[in-house]
Amino acid sequence: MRVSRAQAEANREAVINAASRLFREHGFDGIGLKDLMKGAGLTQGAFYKQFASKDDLAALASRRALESATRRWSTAAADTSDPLEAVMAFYLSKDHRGEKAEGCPLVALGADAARQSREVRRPFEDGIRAHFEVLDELMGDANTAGPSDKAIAILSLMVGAVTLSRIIEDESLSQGVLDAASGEVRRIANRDDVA
Amino acid sequence: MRVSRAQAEANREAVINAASRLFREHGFDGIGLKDLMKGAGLTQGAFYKQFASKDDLAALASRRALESATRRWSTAAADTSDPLEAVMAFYLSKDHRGEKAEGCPLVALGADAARQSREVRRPFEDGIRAHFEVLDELMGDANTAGPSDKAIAILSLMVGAVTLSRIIEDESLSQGVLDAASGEVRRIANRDDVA
DNA sequence: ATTATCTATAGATCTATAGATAATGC
DNA sequence: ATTATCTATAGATCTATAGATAATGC
Repeated sequence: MRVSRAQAEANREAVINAASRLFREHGFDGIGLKDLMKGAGLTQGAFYKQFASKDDLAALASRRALESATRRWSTAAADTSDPLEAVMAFYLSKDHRGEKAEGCPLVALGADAARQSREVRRPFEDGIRAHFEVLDELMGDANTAGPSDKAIAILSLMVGAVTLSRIIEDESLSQGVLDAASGEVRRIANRDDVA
Repeated sequence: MRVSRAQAEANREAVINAASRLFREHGFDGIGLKDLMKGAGLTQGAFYKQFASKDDLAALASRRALESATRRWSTAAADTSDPLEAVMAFYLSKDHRGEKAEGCPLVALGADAARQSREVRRPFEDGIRAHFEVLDELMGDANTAGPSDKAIAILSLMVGAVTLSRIIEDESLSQGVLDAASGEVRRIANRDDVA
């Protein structure tokens, strides 16, 4: 039953990856250790050799989800003449509205995160800062003093819009929220003043 | 042990009110029937004479929370020369950031709501529409065709900003998010074009 | 010899139900 | 007689631990 160190490490990574999807899909309190382990093809008993507690896994899975989300923004922004438009194209899309498990963890777990331990909130805070940096870079507002008001407003608007659009059953209103957000993000980005 | 019909109705209301606070504080999956009933000074056994299921209470408590939130917006907007400023003054404040149990349910439970039954999501959708209407009225954009893009953008921005500010531990950044959102809401509202 | 994973289980808690009790409402 | 609430409990599930097993790593 024992596996090699390399396999054990691979298993650990698989659990973190599965958890990063499953927590987004069901919330931190909406899924148990048994199903989290099953998501990686393991049983519950193997859990505590790999992780200190459920909270420990929640922190690791959150970090992974936020790093993946930041990378997605960077990737979308790279190799395009209009990086902000590219980010909006996926973030404020119907697809992203539907893909809770793989989508932005700030939307899927943002409210949950505010109730979790400091260890879980930390990766969220780091992830938010990283998103601000990507936004400021693609807008050419590279700033050492911290995020610009524009970047803050754009991320807030995008997170809020996807949150609302996921709740709304009425398809045309749900889509209308995403579209209104797109228009407003463009206006914010194109403003000349340095807020 | 039996109480009068009037008392039973008062107890039911007390449970809904307590649940509306407790769900916001702990999430739908973060608190059980025993503690929900205790919040109204009752025991778990009385639950099913009053409610069909936990989901039923979640729907009723959500409706109450969203009606209360809408009323708070209306009240803040009434009797002031600058209603939007008045709404922002409480919504984007440090106090509101801290009061999860009494604060905006769209922030506290928005992500949770997207995972709940249709019965729970419905009051959220109704509440979102009501918020749009308050915003359009106070901006003088009364529109029968549905919410304006401005109202959609402002609510999305405010919900997203409070969500992010609740996660962020760093006080100056957390406050910076609320302030940046305030500035941007003002700009959106003062735009002349009809988006 | 060590150890990653397995099955099994402890003890707590969860939703929901059952039956007793005592006060209401007819 | 009815019924709102109580205590008690069923049965499932939760986090965490214990001990067995079988393969790795020295």
